[in-house]
Amino acid sequence: MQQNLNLYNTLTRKKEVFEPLHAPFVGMYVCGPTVYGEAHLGHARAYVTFDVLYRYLKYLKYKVRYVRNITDVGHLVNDADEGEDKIAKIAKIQHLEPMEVVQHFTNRFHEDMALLNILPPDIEPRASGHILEQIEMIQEILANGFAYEVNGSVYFDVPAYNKDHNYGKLSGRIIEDLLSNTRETEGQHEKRSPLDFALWKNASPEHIMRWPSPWGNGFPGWHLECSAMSRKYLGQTFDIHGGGLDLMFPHHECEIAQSQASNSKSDEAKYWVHNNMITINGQKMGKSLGNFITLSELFSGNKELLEQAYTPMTVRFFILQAHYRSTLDFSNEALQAARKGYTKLMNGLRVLEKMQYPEEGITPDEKLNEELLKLTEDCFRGLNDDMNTARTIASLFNLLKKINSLYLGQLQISHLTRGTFDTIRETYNTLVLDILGLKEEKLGDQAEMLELILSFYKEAKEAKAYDKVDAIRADLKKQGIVIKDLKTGIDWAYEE
RNA sequence: GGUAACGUGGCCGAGUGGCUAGGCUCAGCUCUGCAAAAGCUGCUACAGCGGUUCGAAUCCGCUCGUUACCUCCA
Repeated sequence: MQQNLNLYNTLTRKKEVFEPLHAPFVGMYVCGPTVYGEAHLGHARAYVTFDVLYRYLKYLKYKVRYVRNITDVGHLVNDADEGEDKIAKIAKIQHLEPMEVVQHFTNRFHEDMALLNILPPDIEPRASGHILEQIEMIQEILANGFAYEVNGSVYFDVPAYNKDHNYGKLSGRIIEDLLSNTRETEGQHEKRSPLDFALWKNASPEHIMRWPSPWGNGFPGWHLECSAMSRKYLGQTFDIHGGGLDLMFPHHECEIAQSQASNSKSDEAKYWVHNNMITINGQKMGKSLGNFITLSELFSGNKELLEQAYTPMTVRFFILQAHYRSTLDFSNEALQAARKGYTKLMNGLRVLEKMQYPEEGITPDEKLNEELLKLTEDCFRGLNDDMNTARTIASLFNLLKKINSLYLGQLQISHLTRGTFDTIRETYNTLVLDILGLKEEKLGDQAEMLELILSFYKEAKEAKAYDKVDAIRADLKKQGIVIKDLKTGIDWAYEE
């Protein structure tokens, strides 16, 4: 089996074989949400993407430390330097403490993530809890000559940095181009260059969120928290830094600059991984465009754009059916199709559970075994090729066809070796449940009751009491269960 | 304006030089009391034009179209 994981590295613009810096340990940092609003479909895509990577790395037996932050300070509403703090703004409107806003949306975020079966990170640091580390990093950058203080604020000196370093190496920007295209924004009078960004901002009297620092009372710049916290928990250089494509510039570019300019002197991460955006009617979904769909709207169907509610697993499957570096277009049709595909995959789990390897009469068919084993390998091939979950799912469907054929007796289980049979079952279960992170959404402990109903159904069927048969079918259908009359007996499946 | 990316069949969405993507939809068949489920079969593709090549959806050029980033965003 091809067991080399290849990842596309934004920093080198190539797919590279993943090799940890200090195997078997892997450090992964993903930019978390700014908790000033409900999580939306775009958040789901980012965190599902890195959840699969996290799960897969663990499956590959790496000891992973996954850090995903909560941004609760420093993220400003407008142009990087003069805007209002996003959280403070909501707090003011709702007459709440900023930390109440933070706590509320952090809780909501966790709820949504749990519904999507996204594993919690190993460490979830908050920016406001790491002011000291951020101040320390600023002091290093100042001491190294890549920052300057003005009126209680500290700015990163991009031109000075760019003399010996390459500001723009991640996003492919050229500093001259950036300079010629910079917009005039307020507050630039303090900055020597429009490209400079804030490391520390002096807090105006009405600014509520403030901390003491060597430069007076203020608050840290947005880009700094990720550099400071990733260094604290993962070291100066770690393996994977992830986030949405929209964070590549300026956020991640600034992170690299900060880490290079501090005593870390590194690009932070060896592999920079970016997921693409969700679009709606071909246009990017985003806060600034106001066309985003929150997860709770999606789960409740409570929005004009939505024809119906979609379950968390439908959403997860929808996301996984595209490659993470492609844009993914939202539509009701696509979600509905995802629902059916997801259900089909779930029914496969149940079929596998029911199948048993026969005790005797084994007559292995070499060609068939080979064919089926190849199908199981294909499933991993997609994953290893830059986490192509779309290909993995396609391969799983190919495998599922064979599983269903075996179940129906169109293919004979006795023609498989024990090893092939076990490999099929293990591959399917592991990929669907553990790595893709899909799970059954219905039933649970009602399975026994269902068995009872099915036994009544069988009796009625044998007595040719078709009225009763149809009635049972109709009732179960209301519960999203369809009855299957097989030659070998009676079974059920989720309605697709 | 600068810099990138993309354009695949009714819809979504993989695929980067020759080998079936896959899902959904639609039609037919098998099975069935009738269905459903499942299996099998079929259907309409690679924006356009030109080039490289024995051979291109895949490489190159041009044209058209769409989008993203350059300002907060996953």
